[in-house]
Amino acid sequence: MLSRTAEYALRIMIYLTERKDISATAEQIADATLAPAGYTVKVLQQLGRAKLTRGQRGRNGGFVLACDPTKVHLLDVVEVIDPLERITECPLGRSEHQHALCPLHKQIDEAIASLETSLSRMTLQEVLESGEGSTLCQDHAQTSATLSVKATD
Amino acid sequence: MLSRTAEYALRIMIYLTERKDISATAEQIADATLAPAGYTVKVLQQLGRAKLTRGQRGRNGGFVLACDPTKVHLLDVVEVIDPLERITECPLGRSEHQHALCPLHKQIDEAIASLETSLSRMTLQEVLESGEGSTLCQDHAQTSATLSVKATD
DNA sequence: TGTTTATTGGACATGGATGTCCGCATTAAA
DNA sequence: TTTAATGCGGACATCCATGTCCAATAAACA
Repeated sequence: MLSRTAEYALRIMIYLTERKDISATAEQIADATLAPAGYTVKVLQQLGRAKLTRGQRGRNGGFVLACDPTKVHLLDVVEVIDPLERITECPLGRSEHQHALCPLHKQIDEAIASLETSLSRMTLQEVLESGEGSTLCQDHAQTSATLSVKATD
Repeated sequence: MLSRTAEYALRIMIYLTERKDISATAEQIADATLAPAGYTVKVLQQLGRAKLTRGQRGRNGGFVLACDPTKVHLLDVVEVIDPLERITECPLGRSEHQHALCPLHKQIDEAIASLETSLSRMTLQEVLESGEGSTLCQDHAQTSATLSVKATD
């Protein structure tokens, strides 16, 4: 449904939200999200160009969240990767339908709209908090432990 | 959002519903749906294997609807082309989450669910009737004229 | 300043969705 | 029975999403 890349992007954003301001290297992110290491970098670059993440080069570099996770919804992340375009004009190009979609495309457009609505329902922060101790399919305690280790080494 | 192939499939099904039991050749269908002629045949074959359409070889052959358009929903057509799979288990494969999805994937799954719900809302027949004289982005009168010409030649 | 660690960006590789082509099978009409 | 019209199925072509690799750049540290 969502492209694989969009899935990766969502995992990355949730993971970075989880880490607050503690930066993570591309490799750490790839490990945590189970995404191909090289490809993770590409996704991070797309997210970076959209100002959702920020990369820091050199030693102790890495990536951090560059947006307010209480403001950014899942949809915002998905739109960066593959913009799901509403149908605004007749895809069959009939001139007599410039102002009203045919019934089929009206239905398809409403389906897209309901997907958008659903993905707009929660922000990154809300998703995280709805976890009740588990995020990204990981046990929270284990995640915290990992975080403190990573943060101090 | 939907794959292009699924779009074609929906157009084809609506077009065949419109024609009731009057068969249409692959070429006619391709013209009406503005899909590549060769590829239309491929889509029709997929629909045929799913028993939604039936092909008749030889002279005066063509395709007709092989299902009850008052029973088949848009979702049924889409599922034939690209099954939109609900998320039933943790995509990250964490053993501790065999029984509950992590919050991110719960949200993604709900988004897929709302798409399904939306596409299940109308049958082929209902889409056609909601047209009020216009279907597939074509004027109905024009379509009828085309139909009678095609049916008598 | 030199070395190490990281991101950045571009080139290249792979796989699957999309689209084309052609020979074969089937049916109806001449 | 021959011919034309049509769908069927497989092989091939093309394009884009996905994924890999490498040189360049930047920052930190010794």
